[in-house]
Amino acid sequence: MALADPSHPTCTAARYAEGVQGGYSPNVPTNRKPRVTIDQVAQATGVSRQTVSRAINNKTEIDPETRQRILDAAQAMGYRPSRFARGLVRQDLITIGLVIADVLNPFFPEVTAGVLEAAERRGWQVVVYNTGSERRKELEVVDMLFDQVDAGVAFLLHHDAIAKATAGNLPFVLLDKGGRAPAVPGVRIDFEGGARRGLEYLIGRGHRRIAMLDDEAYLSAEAPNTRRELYLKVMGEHGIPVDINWIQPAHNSIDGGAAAMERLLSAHRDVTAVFAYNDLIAIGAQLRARALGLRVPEDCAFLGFDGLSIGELVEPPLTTLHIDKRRLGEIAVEQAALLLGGMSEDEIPEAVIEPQLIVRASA
Amino acid sequence: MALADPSHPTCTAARYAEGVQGGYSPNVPTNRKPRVTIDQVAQATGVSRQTVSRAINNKTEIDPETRQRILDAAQAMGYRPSRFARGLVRQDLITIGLVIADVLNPFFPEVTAGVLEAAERRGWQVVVYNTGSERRKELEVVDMLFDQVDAGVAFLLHHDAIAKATAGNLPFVLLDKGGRAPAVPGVRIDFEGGARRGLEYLIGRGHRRIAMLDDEAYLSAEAPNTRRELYLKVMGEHGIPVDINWIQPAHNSIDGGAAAMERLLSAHRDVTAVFAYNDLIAIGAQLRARALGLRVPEDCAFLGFDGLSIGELVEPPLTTLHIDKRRLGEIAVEQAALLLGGMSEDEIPEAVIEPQLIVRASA
DNA sequence: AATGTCTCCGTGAACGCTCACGTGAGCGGT
DNA sequence: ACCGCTCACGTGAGCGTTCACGGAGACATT
Repeated sequence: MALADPSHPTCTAARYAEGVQGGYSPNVPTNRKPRVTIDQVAQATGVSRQTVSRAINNKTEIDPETRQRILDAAQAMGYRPSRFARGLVRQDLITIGLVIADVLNPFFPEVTAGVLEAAERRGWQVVVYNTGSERRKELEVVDMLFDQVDAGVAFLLHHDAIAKATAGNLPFVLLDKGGRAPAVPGVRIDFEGGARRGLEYLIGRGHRRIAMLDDEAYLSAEAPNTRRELYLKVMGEHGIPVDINWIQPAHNSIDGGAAAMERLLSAHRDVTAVFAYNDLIAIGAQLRARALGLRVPEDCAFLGFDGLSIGELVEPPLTTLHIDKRRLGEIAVEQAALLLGGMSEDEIPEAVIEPQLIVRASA
Repeated sequence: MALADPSHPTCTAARYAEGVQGGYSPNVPTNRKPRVTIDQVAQATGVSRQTVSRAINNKTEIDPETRQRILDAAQAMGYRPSRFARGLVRQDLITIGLVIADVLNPFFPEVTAGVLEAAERRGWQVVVYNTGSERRKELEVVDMLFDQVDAGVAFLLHHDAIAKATAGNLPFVLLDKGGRAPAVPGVRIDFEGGARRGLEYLIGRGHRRIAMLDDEAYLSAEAPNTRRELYLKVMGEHGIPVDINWIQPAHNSIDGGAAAMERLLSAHRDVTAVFAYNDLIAIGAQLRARALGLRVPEDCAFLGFDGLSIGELVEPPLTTLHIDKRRLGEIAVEQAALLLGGMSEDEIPEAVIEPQLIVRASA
């Protein structure tokens, strides 16, 4: 039940080089051997830099025999061209930074897959950063980004991190810009449409006492919490009274969903449906509800958000609002490409991902 | 059921900037604006490079007023220091390459989490590459690695890719070196111990007709398939006759496991337990078995390998051999650090990860 | 008035590579 | 003997920074 929980209780004893463990000095750079340069190889083989360069880069205008001699020497001397020196002269090596909240949350690997694929098509490198949605980390990572990459594709929660990221001169694209940053290029996920479709589905099935399990991370962030507001809005539009205690904050994980569900049930056993912030929370909640003896969906229905594949594994399979996460990543890279190509931020076309209701069996 | 399957059937209609879609020219570099250099900023503000450098890098020996003036100008001009020029002069920026088979397979995000964390502790960057276990891609990625990073941490299946990777002068660490490359630094996962523990557990519970669902990727790779061999070995040691058709190749995914299980059942309905190559395959197999009316574990027991968190979601929760994947990633980075520190390959201490049997309910 | 000490700023060199040239040797054709 | 061409290789410059200096001016000290 610890899908997003790193400290898995059952994972123990990885024995690693018993006793020698201490041999790993955490941060001492030790005796870094100085770089072997192209000139050294040239000198050792009695040719010029340029000839070595030709050998290394598999170019023409070089005697095959000489090439082999140089290659052998380079290999023996431990020579490897410096990517910095190379990058300095050839301007076509592009690296983008992908900033995500948590690799362990299955949402992000899917986005990453899209980004990786789109980047590979262009021959770009992708460096990945994890923030854990912590404000401090987000700010830190944004700083790194400016130094290390040519463009940023990021999932950022905290508005000051977003502000910092977009203030600089770095081409920057937001994954899920969620209404909060209209001027910034990025992809918008239409939560409004999604939440509306989902809730109206529940309401249409006769549900009135619909609880909401919200992501607690949004409480600390100063971002507008659209999913929660939308819940209140849609419920209001249908004239359904909402008990404010139906809304429970949950940690963004399966365990978090379970805990929140337990809190909810202890106070409001009478809810007939749960609308969760995302699938992870929904799954945890549903699992816990079943463990506590509730039948799903008869006693309580569950509706998730994100459309994670793992929603198909639980019993009953989770009904959810599916987001095409892979496409999300791809579009973000496409936008980054436009930015890199010289397009100004406000010329970037609007990108919207529309969540689709997938009715499985939990609601 | 498509956890490792990118083309999710239910994911449709992501409308993106209707009609404008064509605006994204796939690979045309368009009019890339030339880089603004430090000298241009210097000239524009009437100071020298060095003073601009001081302003940008927040150093002393500069009038606060001048600094602000420069900073403003730099911002306005769209100046951003070149990471290449910087890296060339300061030798302390390290980037490692992480090569994995498939981000969508939950095994790898966990490894990635460990790598990311360990790298961050050292202030290293991590660029991620996906191979899909394809030979062509693996070879391609290894080539990239040489150009782009200071050290490689990789999961490689094909022995020629491994050979290529270790032949060069790049510090290189194998995630799961699985016996096949004794000289290469890397982490060994003790499959023998794990498989033995798992199989003996099954045998101890009275199972005799134990099938094996193997990863088909190993059939094309020329790597020794240890899990399969171990299965034969351990069964042999216990004097249990094995029908060779009990071994079914499966695509490394939930769907693959399901399909393989169906094939297995059509030929050998009498098996009482299934030992899967990994959890993904085990989950798919178990799901399909239940869908076909079998009771788990009464009619057929299931044993996985990897200890994925999602194994806890299925019904009944999957019994498995848990691998501490996060630690795996961490150790690999530690080894890379040693290599980078100048330690020779054969001085790297042996690293072994010991799979732990987690008995849940499927076996 | 001469000397010392700050503070602020500039200059040359170096980092390791590739690109656009230049060069000399060898060879065939006229 | 001359020209022209090809092949193999070398030279100078430049990519955009930072580092180790050096130096001018302001101000206080002797």
